[in-house]
Amino acid sequence: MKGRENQMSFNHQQIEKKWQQHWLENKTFKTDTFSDKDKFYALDMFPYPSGVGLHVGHPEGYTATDILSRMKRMQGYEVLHPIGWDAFGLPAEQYAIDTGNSPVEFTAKNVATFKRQIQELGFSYDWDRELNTTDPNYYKWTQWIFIKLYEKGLAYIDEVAVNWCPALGTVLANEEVIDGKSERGGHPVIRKPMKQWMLKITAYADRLLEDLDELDWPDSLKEMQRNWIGRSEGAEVTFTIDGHDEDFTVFTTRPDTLFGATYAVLAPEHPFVKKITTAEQKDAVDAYLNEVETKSDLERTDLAKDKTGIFTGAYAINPVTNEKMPIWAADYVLMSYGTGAIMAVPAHDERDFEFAKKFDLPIKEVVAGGDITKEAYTGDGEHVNSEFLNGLGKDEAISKMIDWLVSEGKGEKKITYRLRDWLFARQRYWGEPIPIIHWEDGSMTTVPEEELPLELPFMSEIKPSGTGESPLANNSDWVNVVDPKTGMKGRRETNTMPQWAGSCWYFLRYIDPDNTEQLADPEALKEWLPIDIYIGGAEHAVLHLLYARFWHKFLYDIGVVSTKEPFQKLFNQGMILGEGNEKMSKSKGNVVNPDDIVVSHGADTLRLYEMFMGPLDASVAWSTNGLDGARRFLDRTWRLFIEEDGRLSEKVVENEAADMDKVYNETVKKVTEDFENLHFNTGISQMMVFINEGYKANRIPKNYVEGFVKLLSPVAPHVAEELWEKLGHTESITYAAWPVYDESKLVEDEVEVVLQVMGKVRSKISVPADISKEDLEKAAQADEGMKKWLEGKTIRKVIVVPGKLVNFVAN
RNA sequence: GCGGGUGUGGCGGAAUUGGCAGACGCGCUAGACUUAGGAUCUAGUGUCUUCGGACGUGGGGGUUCAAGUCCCUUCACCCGCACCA
Repeated sequence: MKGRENQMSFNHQQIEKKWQQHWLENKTFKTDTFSDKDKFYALDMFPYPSGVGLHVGHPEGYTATDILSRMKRMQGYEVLHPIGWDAFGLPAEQYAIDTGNSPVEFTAKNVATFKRQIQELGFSYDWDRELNTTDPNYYKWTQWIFIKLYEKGLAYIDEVAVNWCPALGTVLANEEVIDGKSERGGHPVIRKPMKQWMLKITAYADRLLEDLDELDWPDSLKEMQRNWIGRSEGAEVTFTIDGHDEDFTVFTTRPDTLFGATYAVLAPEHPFVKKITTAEQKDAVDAYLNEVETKSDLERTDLAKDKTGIFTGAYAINPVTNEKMPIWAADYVLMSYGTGAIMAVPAHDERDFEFAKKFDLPIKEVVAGGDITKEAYTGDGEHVNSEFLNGLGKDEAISKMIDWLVSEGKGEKKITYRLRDWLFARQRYWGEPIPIIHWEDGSMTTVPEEELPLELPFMSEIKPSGTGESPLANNSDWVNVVDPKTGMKGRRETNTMPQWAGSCWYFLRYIDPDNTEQLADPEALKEWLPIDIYIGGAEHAVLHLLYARFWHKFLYDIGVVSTKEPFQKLFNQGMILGEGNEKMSKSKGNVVNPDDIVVSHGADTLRLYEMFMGPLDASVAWSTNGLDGARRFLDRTWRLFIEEDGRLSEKVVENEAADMDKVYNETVKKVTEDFENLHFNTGISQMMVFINEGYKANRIPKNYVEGFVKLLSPVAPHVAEELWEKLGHTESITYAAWPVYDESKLVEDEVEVVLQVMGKVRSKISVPADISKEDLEKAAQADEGMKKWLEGKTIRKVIVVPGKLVNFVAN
């Protein structure tokens, strides 16, 4: 914006620099771990320090936690408000591969940029607790947690078909593959079996689900986690195969429909498919399996609107009817869910119905209530054609069938989860080395704890090994080890941990960042956990938050932490969109750089604007005019209190005047409550109301000015410090006592009451606040303005709401 | 398809238990001050109006003295999951 200089009432560049230096030099925001004060832990989702620097989206959540932190300090809390860097990750590795430079330098440079940008925004972090996940002193404990997981049997190696991305030379997790392409870079991904480290998060599925109930999180987010865990209750049923000695098991949530099972389906990858296929069907089945194998995930899921499958030639025996059911292989059944096999009940399952229609398989009704010639009926109803279940409803029939299966030894009650174990290995250099040694006799041990951290070796050249192993495999000095006691040779694990690892527990390390003996002092952890407020983007709704909860519960089980959950209250800030209401992106050219705003308008203005834009969880478009408006408010505030020559305005009076009593106390009340509830936009609007009133007033008591500056200080800390100094204070405003309001100043002697006829406002009168109902009604009836509305009408009823309104029902 | 959410002026958004719809900001209009104004200050700003008032919170219906708020129904958009048996 041009002309900025003309209207400036304070020099933001000068005062922001001044106070940032002051805070750093005095360590103003240093947290005393074991102070006697009540504790408040405000946590930001720490950033990945990318090469492009800070985005205007970052300061939104950071300002929110900073406001709370600053307010809580003033309210007498000991506040822990830290920041760090989630600095492992693919871009640094790609950079190293592309340029031959070290990811260490690249990362250090990016961190330096982020740190400068964050400091220029005036956040009240305790910089003595700054963390970096790539620091060996940090990842020593990430490795230590892995060893504990391994010791408890929660880390294991499995051969799984993984998403192999040839272009990145790495394996990706399911969640990192979008539409068959890598999330980063958009490269093609194919399936390839590989030995992988897995973490048994499924062992915690029930607890991860149950404990959600106690958390103060957005409902939508809790629901997302519930869906992700995907608990479903049902039964496993065993089917024998006609003419074979084998049997197979299916999972179903509707065991009550077993009488209606007319065929069975195995996932194409199911090991039995090849075993049971008859000679006549072999060619057709092989062709089908081949077709499925070459399909990408995209084709198998999204585009597979038309179901495909092939008859194996074999038959299963329905355990209740003893009838033969053809066994098909079809890719609408997933190997990764349940047992990879289903009993198909086309009459009462939409997918089975569609399949049965296409391949002309029998459809047998066992639950009354629908029209199975038209569509599958999945609702409740009376069971028919089901012998001992006839006449029962769904729930009764389910439990009776399970009883029958159990007594016949043909099945059991079973709970299945959609959640799968966590693929915890990446074929990358730039990650925490997994502290495992594979010995030549085939055994495997963890790296002894006293040897931790197992550091990443410096490598002058980082390139893919070509074998699918990480670039670490190229470093034989590091990879090959000899047991000093036995002389046995061994090879270090070349996989490293995924980027999620470091973020699973960083919030614990902030509490005791320099501890060399343990991950953190248990006494300190007890002081600070759980985290009072955790703010970040909704993109971490499932993965990061689920993984971190999993590790936290594990650490709870082994006695490291004393709470079951890490994040008591959590909030997702919305996105800041470009001016055209679209996502900001380089290609659209609508990216706003915080550095530019800090120069032109100042950090205080940016903070204020981002908080005033709308509710914290809403996604709102950036507006340059709105930004100007935020600055205008700070200018107006400044000019109200400070003369052009820099002295305090003569309007600011020392004596205990009653001027602005009501608006001041209202403002203290509303701002305090709104900030507490993260309603920053409305809190700020109340501060604007106060300033508007201030302009109308002839004088403003100095203690109200001081109170106002305190309210403003969490949002615009630099201007507030400067005003505080001008008000004659020599100490930082950081620990000045937060204002309290006087309830008695909020109530007025006279209140305005609305007079209605048939619910429409016709007049208003001013009456004493404590007027009785009867007197109020009389006063209303006597009101001049009401006469013409009540003339010639019969009053049928009068509703009197004291202090609010009188409504005449008259016609 | 399933789950969650949102619809209020030209725009971002406010509105305890149902009780004056549109706080606050942006934009816009007029005036003041000015060589000047994309600065500042003052006033105005939902729509229509015969200037009495009428209408107005995505659409339709209902409950109520009174509905943005409660109930039913419908539409649109956003987010998440997506053949999960």
